[in-house]
Amino acid sequence: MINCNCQYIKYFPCLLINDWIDYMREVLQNILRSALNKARDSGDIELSEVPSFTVEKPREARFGDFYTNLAMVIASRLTRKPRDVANLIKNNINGYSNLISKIEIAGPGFINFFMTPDFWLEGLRDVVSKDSGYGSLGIGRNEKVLVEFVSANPTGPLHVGHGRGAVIGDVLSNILKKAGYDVDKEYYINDVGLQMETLGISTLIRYKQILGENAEFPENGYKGDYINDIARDIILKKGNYFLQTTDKESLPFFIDFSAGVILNGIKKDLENFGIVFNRWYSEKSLYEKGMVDEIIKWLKEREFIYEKDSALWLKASAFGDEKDRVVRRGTGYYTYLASDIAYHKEKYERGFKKVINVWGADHHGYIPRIRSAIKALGFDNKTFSVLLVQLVNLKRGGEVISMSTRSGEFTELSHVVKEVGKDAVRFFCMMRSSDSHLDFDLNLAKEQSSENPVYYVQYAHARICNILKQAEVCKIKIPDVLSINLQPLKLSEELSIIKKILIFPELIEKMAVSLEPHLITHYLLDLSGDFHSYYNKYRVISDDNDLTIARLIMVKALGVVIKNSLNILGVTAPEEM
RNA sequence: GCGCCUGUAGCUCAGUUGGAUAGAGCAACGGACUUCUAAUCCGUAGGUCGUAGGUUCGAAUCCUAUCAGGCGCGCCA
Repeated sequence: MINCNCQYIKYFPCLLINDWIDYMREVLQNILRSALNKARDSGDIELSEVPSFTVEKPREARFGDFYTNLAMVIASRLTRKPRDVANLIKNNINGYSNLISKIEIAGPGFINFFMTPDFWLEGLRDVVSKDSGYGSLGIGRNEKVLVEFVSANPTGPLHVGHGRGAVIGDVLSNILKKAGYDVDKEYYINDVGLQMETLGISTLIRYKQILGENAEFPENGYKGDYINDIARDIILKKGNYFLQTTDKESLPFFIDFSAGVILNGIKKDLENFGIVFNRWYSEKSLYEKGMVDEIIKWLKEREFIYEKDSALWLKASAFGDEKDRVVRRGTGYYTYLASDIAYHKEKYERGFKKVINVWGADHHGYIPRIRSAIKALGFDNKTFSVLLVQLVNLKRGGEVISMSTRSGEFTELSHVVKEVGKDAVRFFCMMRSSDSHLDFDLNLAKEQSSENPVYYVQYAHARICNILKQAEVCKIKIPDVLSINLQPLKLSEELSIIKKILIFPELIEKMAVSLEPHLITHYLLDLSGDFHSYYNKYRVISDDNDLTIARLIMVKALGVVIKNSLNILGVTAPEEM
């Protein structure tokens, strides 16, 4: 509860308001409706019903804190000029002087609202008292959400491209958690099929070659050095035992062993990258539990699957895909689609209300297939979404490092993380919208300069911490947040910073709804820029005690938002640099 | 040929559920440390929003066509 003596208490009855701005938007909507009613009662406006209108934040500060298109929306129905209508509405808004400082009519007929500084200042108390809980929303209503990401085949180490998907999935999960969803993070392991066989053969051939046998390496085999390492490992453990067995007998061991080693490597790489999954879901287990057979049978019974040319086809074209898709080949082997259908059915059966997949953009052709399968299974396909992640161009000083197998060493995620650090890689991966290509320059990411956005943000945080430390050194006593006089914060820079701090919950909501996690880095850079500017121009700690305390609260709130944002990104918020 | 993504300042990109004079950062030039950290700040420039139509009070944003780049179109994953 707000139990201070502030005069705005009637507008903000309790701290259950998670989103200051959204709440204000509602208040303004109501004010506008009642103004409209008044105008109607006095006969100034004849209108049978109020059409829907918006109250939004303008892009630029000079257009006020909120604007509405109400006058423009109803003007055409009244066959009157929007600006005249706007004036009528404006004249019918009275008695909110403690909340609204100015109402302006501008442009084609926008009504712009300028809030009183006090309105914004009050929001600050909320930020500081909620601290790490600031920005947490209830919009998720604790609904279960599954975010599946990375899911790279265990046939080789992760490269930077996987890393980008990994960060996006991880940060998106954090955002959804912050928005109030119950989020599970999952990695789907493709541990059956042709690729696994190729992996096993690759290791087996290397094994033989190392032991001096004359064996030819397959054209499509995995050529990386790690295969040799695994082969040597097997020699250490089993000696030349597999020279006596047939390939067919040896293969299962080679597959399992290789995949196991590689998967462990992947797990370790991700752990070093700050990513922890709730579950590693094995494709193989779907087969072992008979779930694939079961769901194919189920779909067959409902005639969503038919047989043609000795193969089984999913009637995907009946559910929005451009053609039907094979789920079981003529050879009797299932395609990946078959197990994917079983997997997604299983996701829904585990109770997830939203199913989100983060995929490389090269898989986009696969989306309609899965979507149609989900429809065939009878689930609401609106609850299913795929976030496509475009390619990463790894560069060094402007030169593109190709991702070919030969230079594979340099593009491995673990090497890049080791070279430039977890924080920089994570931050860079989140700087672009997932559907644009990402240029990642190793030199830039390592640079400790103004060009490096990671340090820019972290430095802002460190500076804030230092100010707060300095205040302690100066023995400045900060009273209870609710009773502090915030009136001394009068500068336009201060108001601008405070407004941005108060936008944070809206940002969380926007990112959670539109699945655009990258916006968090833009927000951080914007906020940090404002702070650095302010820092250079004004002093927080001064002889003026009231001013000092008010500014300390603002800086503290700023620190809270920056830290909370960095936490979402999984980037450390250093207290000193 | 069909589908998806992208096209905005010299470079890298924001901005797209339609809103007002389209924004940052970098690169370039000049300035600011006796101050709570100069990993910072301040100042100066840059645009037919790929092109052409359409929808309307209003379009970078929506629609159509077209050009350019990337990706995908298998009984591969």
